[in-house]
Amino acid sequence: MNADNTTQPRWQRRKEARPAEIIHAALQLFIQKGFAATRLDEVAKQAGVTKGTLYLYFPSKEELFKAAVRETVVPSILLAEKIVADAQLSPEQLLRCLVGEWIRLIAESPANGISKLVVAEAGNFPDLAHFYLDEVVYRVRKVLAEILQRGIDSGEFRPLNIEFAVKEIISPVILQTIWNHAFGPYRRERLDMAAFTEFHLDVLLRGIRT
Amino acid sequence: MNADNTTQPRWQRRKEARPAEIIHAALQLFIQKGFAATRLDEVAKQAGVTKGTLYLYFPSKEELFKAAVRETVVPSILLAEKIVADAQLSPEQLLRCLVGEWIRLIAESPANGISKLVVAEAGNFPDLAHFYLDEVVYRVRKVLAEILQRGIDSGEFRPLNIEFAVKEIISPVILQTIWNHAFGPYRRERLDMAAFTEFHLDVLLRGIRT
DNA sequence: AATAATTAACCAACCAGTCAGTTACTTATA
DNA sequence: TATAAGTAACTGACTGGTTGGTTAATTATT
Repeated sequence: MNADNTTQPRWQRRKEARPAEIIHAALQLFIQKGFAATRLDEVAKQAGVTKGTLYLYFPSKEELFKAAVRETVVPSILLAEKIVADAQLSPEQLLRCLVGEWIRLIAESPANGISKLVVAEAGNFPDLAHFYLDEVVYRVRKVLAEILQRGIDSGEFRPLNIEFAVKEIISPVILQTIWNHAFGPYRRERLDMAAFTEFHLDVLLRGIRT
Repeated sequence: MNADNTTQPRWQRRKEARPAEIIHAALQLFIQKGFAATRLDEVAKQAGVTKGTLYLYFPSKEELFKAAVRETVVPSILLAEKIVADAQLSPEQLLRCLVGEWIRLIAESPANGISKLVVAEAGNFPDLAHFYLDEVVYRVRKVLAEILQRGIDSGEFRPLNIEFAVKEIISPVILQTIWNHAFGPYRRERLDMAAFTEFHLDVLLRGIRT
């Protein structure tokens, strides 16, 4: 029947690779369209399998969704904690480094769109919201609060409400990644994230230095 | 059949009031659950009608969605423009007033959750995204850019990249309202928005003054 | 009585989840 | 080495429940 004798099999058994590929495809579509609007047939197609295969690896659409968020988010947060733990830098240098690296490494990775996704779906998935708060939000805040406290203690920064200051640091970065995902496709030119980060740190540091 | 002779009719004809009531109910659910996850039966129930009635006033679920966003967003944006046009204040006072009023009036209104909603659904509704960009985002930016330019010209603010500075102003406010909607139900105590605004303006103005 | 608003039953399409069957791959046997 | 028997990854057609949208009947109003 098949004239090509070097023909590939119609599919291959790749038990180890499937979950990551499925998660990758799923995350992309969940970010793009949201949970409810994403069709599992489409996820399967993009992952190069059929819908039945999805259910060999994930028990339900909801579990696939949660797994995708969890698996993608954890490496990013570990990175941030590592940067702070490793580097022997002043608080100001640490902030510059963290926010700068963050932009480059996290904001450009597949984890990029997760803020938008989680914010949009938190209302429908209480346990996901709790997971994200505990494992991402609070851990990032803790890292930044630590840096700020050091700066205040050493006299580099003036006394600040740390909770507010943390929000001040991350808000422009987070919101910009969210916006890139939401409106990026509808605008001609994308914002220069590196330049914007530079600007943000400049204004921010002027505002919090003694 | 009905033993109560003072009984009300089972329903009343209220052609004028229905659309606003339906939009109110719809918006609340769309913000809470997203477009796809919101059931029209539920919208109808919350609006005190049945599903069929929805289709007397809106031709489809999608048109109801767009109408809800449009009707709710326009008054808010008009308010911001009015504040700036009316007041005879210094750029710094204007910023304080605008951001402060904004928090109080807009962030506490039903328009509150629309940022989150639009961001989440922009990918599924290109024309809504364009509408929001044109009628909200760009108009708000224009107002703020105007204030900043005045401040720079008068020497109160140092020379700034205005596009970036606008983002710097609005990011913490917008992101906080988005977060209140997404995670508010899962946290014990809500953030004191007034105090946070105060803090934000303080840091910001220190950062951009000459 | 005539009309217009609203209801409630209805339909058709869609989609998450299932499962019987198929196919790639592995291991045992000659 | 060749081949048969066995295993499990994978497929794809199917289904049962759900829901956007329609319409014939009902009820309020003029």
